[in-house]
Amino acid sequence: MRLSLKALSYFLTAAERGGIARAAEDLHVAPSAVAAAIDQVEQVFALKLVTRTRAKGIRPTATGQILLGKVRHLLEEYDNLIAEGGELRTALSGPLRVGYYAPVAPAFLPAVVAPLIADNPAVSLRLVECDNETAQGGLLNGDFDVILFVAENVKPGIAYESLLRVPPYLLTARDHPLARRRSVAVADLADEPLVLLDRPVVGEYYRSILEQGGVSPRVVASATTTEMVRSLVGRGLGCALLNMRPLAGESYAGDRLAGIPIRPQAKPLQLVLGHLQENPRRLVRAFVEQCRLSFAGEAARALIVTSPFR
Amino acid sequence: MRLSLKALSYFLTAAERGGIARAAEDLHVAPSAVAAAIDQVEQVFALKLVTRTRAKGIRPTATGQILLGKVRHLLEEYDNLIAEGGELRTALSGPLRVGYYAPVAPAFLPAVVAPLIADNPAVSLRLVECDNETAQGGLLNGDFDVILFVAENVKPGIAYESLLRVPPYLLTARDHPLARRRSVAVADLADEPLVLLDRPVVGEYYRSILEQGGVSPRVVASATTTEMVRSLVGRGLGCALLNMRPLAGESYAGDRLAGIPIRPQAKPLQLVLGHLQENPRRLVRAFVEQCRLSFAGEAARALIVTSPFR
DNA sequence: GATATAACTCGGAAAATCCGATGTAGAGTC
DNA sequence: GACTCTACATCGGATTTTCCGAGTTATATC
Repeated sequence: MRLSLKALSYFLTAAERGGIARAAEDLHVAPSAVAAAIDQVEQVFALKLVTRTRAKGIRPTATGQILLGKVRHLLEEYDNLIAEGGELRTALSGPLRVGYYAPVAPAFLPAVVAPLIADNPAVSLRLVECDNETAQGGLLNGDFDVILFVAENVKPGIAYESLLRVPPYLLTARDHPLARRRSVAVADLADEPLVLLDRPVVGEYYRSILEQGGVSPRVVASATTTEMVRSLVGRGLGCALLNMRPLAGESYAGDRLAGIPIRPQAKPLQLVLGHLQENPRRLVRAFVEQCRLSFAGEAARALIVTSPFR
Repeated sequence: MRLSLKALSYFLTAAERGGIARAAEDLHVAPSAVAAAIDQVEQVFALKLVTRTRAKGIRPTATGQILLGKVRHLLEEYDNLIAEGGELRTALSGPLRVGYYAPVAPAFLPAVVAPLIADNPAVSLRLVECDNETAQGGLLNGDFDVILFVAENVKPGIAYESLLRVPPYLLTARDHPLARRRSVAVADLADEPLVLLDRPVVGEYYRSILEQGGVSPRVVASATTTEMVRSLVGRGLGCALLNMRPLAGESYAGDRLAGIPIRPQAKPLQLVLGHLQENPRRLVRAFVEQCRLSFAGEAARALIVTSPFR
């Protein structure tokens, strides 16, 4: 780092003000400091950049003027950087990268982000669906600003807060015998063919619920997406355990579905919002705040199943 | 100047190397210096920019990555500036601004600059015709890199070297009686109608020559350009005193001209090359050198009149 | 549980920067 | 031509910034 920005800016203002003393006044430093800065710049480039005449001040040489243009440009870039850095903290703009492990997210995330991007056109949103591990890893390694995920095996360094406790429910085809029940016990599923959502965390979670209910599951199918599970269930292949529910009453295949709470209430999943504490930028804070608002309201209850639906 | 470029570059290499210790190794500084730089950047922006995990290193956060892009850009601009500054000294490129007070310059300047721009396509030439004062002023205030002018009233601060000693000669129409003489004395002009080139420096110069020869001039016309003088003389209005001569034997009006040396030889004008000493850029030095070469050769003798021509 | 890695802390040292007094050259004035 | 004023030049000393290095601590890995 041969040449400091400070020296360059001293050089620039001295050239613009046409004198070392004048520049020193503007910069609130001693004239000797400005003179030293100019000496330094001239030395580094080994060029005569200004003509200094006593009692009159200084003037840039032709060569100096060429260089001054470039210096002026660089210092503007620097100012931009500082300003943009400040805006990064204060302004609601720029990219917001959200990683989420919540297959039903399309049911609620649009509503969460809608006011944010409506009020702030400079915001660009990037939503990345991933599993619980990569969501957390992505937050830690800078891929995501915030993540929505399930509170299991939370990595150290991630601060998180609960958005919603989501109890499991039984998903059946609408014409399934169980669909008329007000609730079901895990034991009732002993002889039922089951479709299993086989994804990280929740796969084991569903198995553990069945196991704790004394049921060894008869898995007729497993699938890695919620919607595939729903469509299989809608077709009558079996029932399924799920937690969140989309607002759509029928599957992609067009079959009607029903949901029944599990009794006694099994351990719910925790949908949580993860972020890094300490000085996030304002856009991130705004998103966090918006999540809190959305999940505090009544609308969030539509995502969980505490009473039967069909 | 809150944030130094050094701090930013430490921050950048730490982020790129993924560790404070690794960066310190690259930068040949102690890790604590790098850590302090990162702290400083985070403080200035009041943002969390990196996640620091002991035993593993650091990673930029999502926000940090946004900022790092900008920082990387700024540092590249800085490197460019340093490199371009160096090239300014070493490379034969960029603008070269020449001011000249030499009406006959079109007769020789093209030949001087031709090899320069032929060999170095990145050179852009700006030739400005002006009077002796503005040429010198322009050199001092940075309008010109070099100047060609007459060695009269040279301002302090300008270094100059003689290119050519140019004695005066008498210009006549080709059919003028004096045109057959091998030389003329100033006294011979006592009754001749004269056309005077009325420009700074040379105007008084010609008057002083006549005065010292004991002749009070009969000025029938004066003009501010050499070519107008030549055309007036060619038309037979009178004779004129000039110093340099263009290579063209006839005036713009198509009349043929003749020139005769003055005897005894009057004080010549000095065509000089002015520049600022101390560290000019290489392009300027190359131009100066080219001037020396051109005026040292035989070709330059064609510009002065030591024997009659017609 | 042992070991290795790498960030953190902090006091002192080194270096860069700055100040301020003094000197000096040029420009303007009478 | 003498005087004055302005503004750059110089340099020793003070101040601030930066850096080093050793010891500490937290995390990862085996």
